[in-house]
Amino acid sequence: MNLLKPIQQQKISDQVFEQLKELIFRGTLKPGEKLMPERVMADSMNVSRTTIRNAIGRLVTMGLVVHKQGKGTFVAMPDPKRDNPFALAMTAQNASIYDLLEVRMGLECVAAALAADRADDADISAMTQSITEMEKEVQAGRLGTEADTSFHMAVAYATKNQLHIQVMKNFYDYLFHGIRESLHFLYEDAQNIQLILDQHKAIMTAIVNRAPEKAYEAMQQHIEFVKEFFKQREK
Amino acid sequence: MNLLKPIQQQKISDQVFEQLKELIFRGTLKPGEKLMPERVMADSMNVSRTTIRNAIGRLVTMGLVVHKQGKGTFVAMPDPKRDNPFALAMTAQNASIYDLLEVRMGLECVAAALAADRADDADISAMTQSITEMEKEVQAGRLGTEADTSFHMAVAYATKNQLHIQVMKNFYDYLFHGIRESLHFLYEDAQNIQLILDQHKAIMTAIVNRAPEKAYEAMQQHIEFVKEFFKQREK
DNA sequence: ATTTATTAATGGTAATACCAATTTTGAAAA
DNA sequence: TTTTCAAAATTGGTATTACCATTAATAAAT
Repeated sequence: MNLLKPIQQQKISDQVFEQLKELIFRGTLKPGEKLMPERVMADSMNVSRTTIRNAIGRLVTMGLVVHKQGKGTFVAMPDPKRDNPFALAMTAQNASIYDLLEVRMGLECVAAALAADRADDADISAMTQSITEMEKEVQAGRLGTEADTSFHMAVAYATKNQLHIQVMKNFYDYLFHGIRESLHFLYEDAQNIQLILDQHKAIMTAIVNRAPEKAYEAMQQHIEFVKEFFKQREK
Repeated sequence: MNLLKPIQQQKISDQVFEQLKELIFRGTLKPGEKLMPERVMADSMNVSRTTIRNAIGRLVTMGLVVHKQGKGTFVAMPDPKRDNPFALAMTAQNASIYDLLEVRMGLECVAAALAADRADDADISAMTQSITEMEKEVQAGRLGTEADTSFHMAVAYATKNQLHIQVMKNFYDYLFHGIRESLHFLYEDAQNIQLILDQHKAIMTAIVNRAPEKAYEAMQQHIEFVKEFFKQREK
C-alpha cells in the first residue's frame, strides 16, 4: 500500500539551520560578521530560543560559526584548515604539536625502513632533488619548507604503500596550511636548517644503502630533534 | 603578567560530549546500540536534559549517533559512504591488507610504547576487560572481533594522544570494514584466536610493567603474526 | 486470536529563570 | 576634561518545567 508519500515533516530546527547555512554560503553573512543574538533571532522567527540554539549548535560543530560567551556568535573565517581532515581532527580534539609529532614518529620511521627496502632510482632522485632544492632555497635566504615537505613525501612514495602515501598527503597538506606559523620558529634559525639538511641526508644515505634499521633510526632522530626544539622553546 | 595558568573552563556539555564519544570510540557502546533515554541520562549525570541534548546533538551532526523520535538515540553504523574525516575510504578499496598492516605497524607499535609510559588504571582495566570479553566471546563460539578492536582502541587511548585516537578510530571504522571478510579466515581457526589472546596479554603485561621497548616489540610481533598468517594463506 | 483503542516512552519544542563572561554605561576621581 | 572603575546591560550556557509528536507497549473489545 502506502501509495501516499509521507509529508516530510521537517523539524523546525532543520529549517532554521538551512536558512542560516544558506545565508553563510551565499555570503550574505560574511566571515567575521556577528549573528543576531539568539533571543532576537528566536523572536523574529517566531520560534523558541531552544530551537535557535539547536540550529546554531550544528553550525558550530560544523565549524561555520563560533560561539563567544558574552560577545555573540560570529561567522567563522574561511579557513583552509576546514577542508583538511587532519586539521579538523586537531582542532576538534585540541591536539598539540607533540601529538602530531608522535603520530609522525610512528608513521614515518616505519616508512623510512620500508623505503630502504623498496626505493627505486626515481625515488632516490626525488629525494636528492628535494635536498638540493632545499639547499638552494636556504642559500637564497628563503625558508625551505616546501622542499622539506617534498623530501618527506618522497620517502612516503618510496614505500610503494598507497595507503601510507594517502595518509601522508593529508598530513603534509595540513602541516602547510595549519601550523606554518609554528614551524617558522624552527626555520628561522639557519643553524637548525643545516641540521635538518644533515638529517635528511642521513636518512637518504641509509635508504640508498638499503639499511632499514639505519633509516628508521635516522628518521627517529630527525623527528626527535624537532620535538626537542619545541620543548626547549617552551621555556 | 599572567603567571597563572587559565583554569580551563570546560563547559559541562563538553564533558558530557567527551564521555559519550569515548564510550563510542572504545566500543563500549556498539554500533546500533541504543543510548539511555535523555531524561535518565540527565538524571544519572546530575545535569539538565538541555545539556545532555546539546552534547548528543554534537554527536548527531558528527554522524556518530542518530536520533529517532519516539524510539530513542542509537550509535550509528560506520558508513563507508559517509564522509570520513581522513578520506581513506576510497584508498581502502585499492589498499591491500599488507598496506594496512604496514601502516598499523608504524602507528600501533609507537602507541604501545607510549602507552607503557602513560597508561593509568582506567586504561589498564579497559584492556583487561577487552581481553576477558574476547575470551568469553570465543568460548561462546563467536568471533571476538569487536573485543579485539576494543583492545587496540584501549591502547590508543592510553597514549593520551588525541590525534592518534582519532586516527585509529577512523582506521578501524573504515579500513577494516573493507577487509572484514579476509579477517574471518584469521578468526576461523581457534588456534589463531588463542595466539592473538596471548599476544594481547603480552602487550598489556609490558604496558603494566612500564616497559616501552617490550610493549613495542610485543605489538610488533602481534601485527607480524597477522601478516605472516595471510602470507602463508596466499600459497 | 485479532483488531483497536489507550497508555507509556522518548525525542522535539516552548517558555522562563538564572548563571557566566563580556561589553557598555555612567558616575566618581584625577 | 580625561581617566578610572564600579554598576548595569548584553549575550551565550545551564537548569526546570511543561507540552507536542512519534513510536512502542499494553489493555480492551471484537
